[in-house]
Amino acid sequence: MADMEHKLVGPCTKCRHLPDLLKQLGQAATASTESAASPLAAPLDILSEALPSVTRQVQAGQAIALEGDANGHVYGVLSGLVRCFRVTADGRRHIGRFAGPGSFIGLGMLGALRHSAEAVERSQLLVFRTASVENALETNSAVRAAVLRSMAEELIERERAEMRLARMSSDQRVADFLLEMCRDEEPICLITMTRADIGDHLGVTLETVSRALHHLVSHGLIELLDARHVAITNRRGLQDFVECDNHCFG
Amino acid sequence: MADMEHKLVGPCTKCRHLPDLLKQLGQAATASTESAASPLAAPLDILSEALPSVTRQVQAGQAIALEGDANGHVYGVLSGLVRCFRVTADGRRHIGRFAGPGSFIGLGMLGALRHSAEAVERSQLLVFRTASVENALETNSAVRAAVLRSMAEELIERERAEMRLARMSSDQRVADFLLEMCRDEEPICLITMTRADIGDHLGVTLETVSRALHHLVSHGLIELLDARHVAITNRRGLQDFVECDNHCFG
DNA sequence: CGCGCGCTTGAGTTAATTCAAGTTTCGTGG
DNA sequence: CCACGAAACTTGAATTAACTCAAGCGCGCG
Repeated sequence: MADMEHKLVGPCTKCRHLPDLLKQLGQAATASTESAASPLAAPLDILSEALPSVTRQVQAGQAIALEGDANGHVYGVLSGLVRCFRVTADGRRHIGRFAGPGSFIGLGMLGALRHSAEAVERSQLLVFRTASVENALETNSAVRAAVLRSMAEELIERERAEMRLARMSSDQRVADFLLEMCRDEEPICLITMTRADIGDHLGVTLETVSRALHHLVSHGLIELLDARHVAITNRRGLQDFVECDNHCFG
Repeated sequence: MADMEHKLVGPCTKCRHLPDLLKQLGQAATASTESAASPLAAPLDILSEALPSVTRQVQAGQAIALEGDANGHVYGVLSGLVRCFRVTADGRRHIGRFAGPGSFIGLGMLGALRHSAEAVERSQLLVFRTASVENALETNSAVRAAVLRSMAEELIERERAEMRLARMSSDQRVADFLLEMCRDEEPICLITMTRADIGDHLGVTLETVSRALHHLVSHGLIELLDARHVAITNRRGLQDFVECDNHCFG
C-alpha cells in the first residue's frame, strides 16, 4: 500500500499520483494533439457521414454479435474495446483481435460473421447495415477507399499477430502485444483485458502472460503500477527485445 | 520441354504407378469436372479479362518479389505454387501463406509489399500494374467485387492459419495444413514444398513436421507414398482430429 | 466486512526443440 | 547409364520452454 502511493496519478484515477514519473519519461502531453490533423479522414468517420447508422452502447462483458451471424450488420468501434473470438469444439477460446476505436467488425465477412464479439470494457458502437455498406461500395468512392483501407489494415494486424504466434517466445509475444496496445507516446497504458484474454489472444496460458510481464519488469523494460497499469519505461528496449534472437531472458 | 510431355498423362509421374490405390480409395476422376462450372467467375479470370497484364514464368526456387518492394505490381498465380514469407532480424523465416492457382499476391498492399515471394515449384504468373488495378477499382464493378472477394478470402485463410498457430498441437497443425492443401476430392496429393517450408509456415521445426506426418500415418489417417506424396485415407478422421481436444496421439 | 474474481508464484510434467547421426532421393557430370 | 555429391528427410537422445495443477494473495464489489 504505502509503496504504491508514489506510483499513483495521471490519465486515470491511479495515474494521477504519478506526475513525476510522467515527466521523468519526458513525454509531452501536447504531442498527441498533432495526430488530430490526420492526412486522410479515418475510415470510420467516412462511413458514419456517408451511411445511416445507429449507435449502440454496450457494457463490459456484454455480447455484441455471435459467430455465424448473418444478420447483416457491420460494427464500427467509437470507444472502448471489443474482443473478437472463436471457441473451439473442445471449449477453448481464441481471441483473433481486439478491436479498438476506429476499427470495424464484420467488414468483408462474405456471408456470415466469423467471430463472436464481446465488449471488454464499456464501449460505444456504430452499427451499419451490411447491405448499405455494400451499396455504398458501388456508388461512393470515399466509402470504397475507406473500406479497402480498413480491410488492408486488418490484414496487416493479422500478419503481425501471425508472426507473434509463429515465431516468438511467450515473453516476446507479450512484449509485442504491449507495443501494439500502447501505440501512442503515452508511457502509461491501461490494459483493460484480463490475463486470460491476453493469453487467449497470444496462444499462451494466463499464467504464462503473468510470468512474462514480470520478466519484462525485472529487465527494466516496463513497470507494473498495478495489475492493469503498465508503464513502458524502455520502449526502444522492448522493440529490440521483440526483434532479437534470444527470445527469453536469463 | 521434353520432360513436360509425360506429365500431361496423369496427375504426376509417381501417381501413374498407383492406379489400384486410387480405385481402392474410390474417388472417380470425373468428379472434378463439375467444379469447372463455377457459379461466380474466379477473381483472377475477371482481372485478367479487364486489365492489361503480362505473364511471367518462374522456375522452382526463383524469387518473384521482395518484401518492401514498392514497384507497384500485383501478381496472380495461374499455376504452380508461391511461398510468401518474411525473414526476421535473427534470420528465421516465416511463411505467411502459400499462394496457389487463383491467388493474388500484393492486393491491398498499402504502399509496399509486406512479404517476399518465391516460387516453390515452376509457376506461371500474371503480372498487373497496381495503378491499373486501383484504377479499375473505381470504374469497374466486376473488378471491384473480385478484389474485395479475394481480400476477404485471404483474410479467411489467415484466420485459419492463426487458429492453427494459436491453438493446435504440432500434429494438429500438420493435419489441418494437409486438409487445406488437399482441398479437392482427389485423395492423393503432391506436396511440393519441403518440410522446412511447412515448418516455417506452421511455426514448428522441420523435424517436428516429419514426426507429425508419421504420427498421422501410424494412426491410419494418411499414407505417405513417398516423402512428397500424401494419400488422405481418412479425411473425416483427419478433420475430427483437428477439431478434437486430445491434440496429440499416444 | 466478507466473498469472489483476477492475479501471482511455485513445483512437477510434457510437448516440442536442439543437436546429432544416418538414410533416401535427386540432379549433374563423367 | 551409373556414380557422386548435395539436399531433403527420418529418427533418436537430451534439453528446455511452456503447460498443468495447486495454493495463496489482493483488490474491488456488493
